[in-house]
Amino acid sequence: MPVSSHIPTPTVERLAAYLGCLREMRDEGRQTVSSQELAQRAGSNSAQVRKDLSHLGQIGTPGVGYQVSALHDRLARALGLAEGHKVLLVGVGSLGRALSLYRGFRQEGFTIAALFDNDPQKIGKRVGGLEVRPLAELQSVNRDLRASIGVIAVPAEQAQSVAEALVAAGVKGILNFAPVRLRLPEHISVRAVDLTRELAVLSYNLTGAGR
Amino acid sequence: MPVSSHIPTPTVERLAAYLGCLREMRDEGRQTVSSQELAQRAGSNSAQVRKDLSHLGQIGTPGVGYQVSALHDRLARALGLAEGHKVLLVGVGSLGRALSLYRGFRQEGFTIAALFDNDPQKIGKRVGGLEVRPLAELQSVNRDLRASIGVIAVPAEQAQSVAEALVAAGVKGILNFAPVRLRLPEHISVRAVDLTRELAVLSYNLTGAGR
DNA sequence: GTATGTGAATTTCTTCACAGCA
DNA sequence: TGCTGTGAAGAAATTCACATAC
Repeated sequence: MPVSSHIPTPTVERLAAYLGCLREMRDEGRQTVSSQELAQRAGSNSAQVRKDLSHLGQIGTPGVGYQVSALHDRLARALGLAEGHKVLLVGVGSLGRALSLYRGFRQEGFTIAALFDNDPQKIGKRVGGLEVRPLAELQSVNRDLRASIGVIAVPAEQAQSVAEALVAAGVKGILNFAPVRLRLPEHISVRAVDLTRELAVLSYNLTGAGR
Repeated sequence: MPVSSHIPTPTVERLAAYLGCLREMRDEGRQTVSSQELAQRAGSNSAQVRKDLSHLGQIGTPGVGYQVSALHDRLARALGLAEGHKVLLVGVGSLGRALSLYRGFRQEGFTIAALFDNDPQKIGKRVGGLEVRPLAELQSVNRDLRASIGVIAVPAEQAQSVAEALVAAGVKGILNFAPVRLRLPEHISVRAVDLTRELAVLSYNLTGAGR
């Protein structure tokens, strides 16, 4: 019913999963899919799928299901993935290099537009077709690029200052791989990928206390 | 009150964050900390911190706070991090290499015990002091090692079969970096790090619909 | 008959607010 | 006075179950 107002984050996360499944199915030539089958592929349940999709308005056909291709496009649009986003990647260590080679970025409509590092050894080198630039140029480079997303792949100690530099350069969303909590203005959206957290959860589950 | 029964996953995730903050504070020589200050560092709130810590039993001192070092150790024990875990890393592409160099593993008590790949070009090479072994040896190698955690850093197409091989080798927890949903027995604990999901959430938040 | 969309019920998670202890 | 631990209240997310549409 709330056709396009706020969608809760857990739902958005699942919508991203559905999008991936739908791409696969479309590439397999599937025409329609039921909430049940989509749920199975994405590791959810049919009621959840229908609830999630209801945030986009009425879009399925009772007795039939959803049009795979149409639903895919509708989802991509709702998630803001349709137009594509430019990304600034800061930190060209081993993780940064791995990220710059990751094809998932392109597949989802993200383009890495520039690489930054402050190691003189790395500046000027080319990684994945892009020249590594000094961190000091972040702001000036992005005056032209107008990238909206920054990815932080630097050591923990530098993460906060890099984050602030990204915000100063006009970035509105940040994906942070450094294991620190960033303190940033409210209006900046931050997602943290923290191996420490993931490993701790696995470890806890192995103790047997988690059922 | 539930001194050591099941701790919900959102709580476990935050406990991991507190643990990191406590390590910092201990290294800074801090003796005690209040729920308020811990909350501030970890990006939570004081009531949440107290509720979370209450899962470990009574452990603080009213009017004073918590003993930094004691709480750190108590947390590490509760999360099962105290004894350390051996980890099998499968996939020595750029991401796998980055992971094998990541010092966060060691810091949390995880030891990468073996590397696997099925690319003949990579087998036999040394990465971070470990020889890359063929995937086929997974089971036999782990008969001795008895590692309980597997990390999957292979392309999406191979992730499911690698996951099954890891389970067959006796692994009980899996950290999956491939953008696919793994179908595994109930008793195996899986955490997925999915860039696609993270980017989609950022993208959605940039649309302005998310407040 | 089959599968959607959605209010209602349920479960889970978070925040409040305060009694009790140092 | 200062801060913990925790029941109670509140908010959020998930699941149920069914009216409705094909």
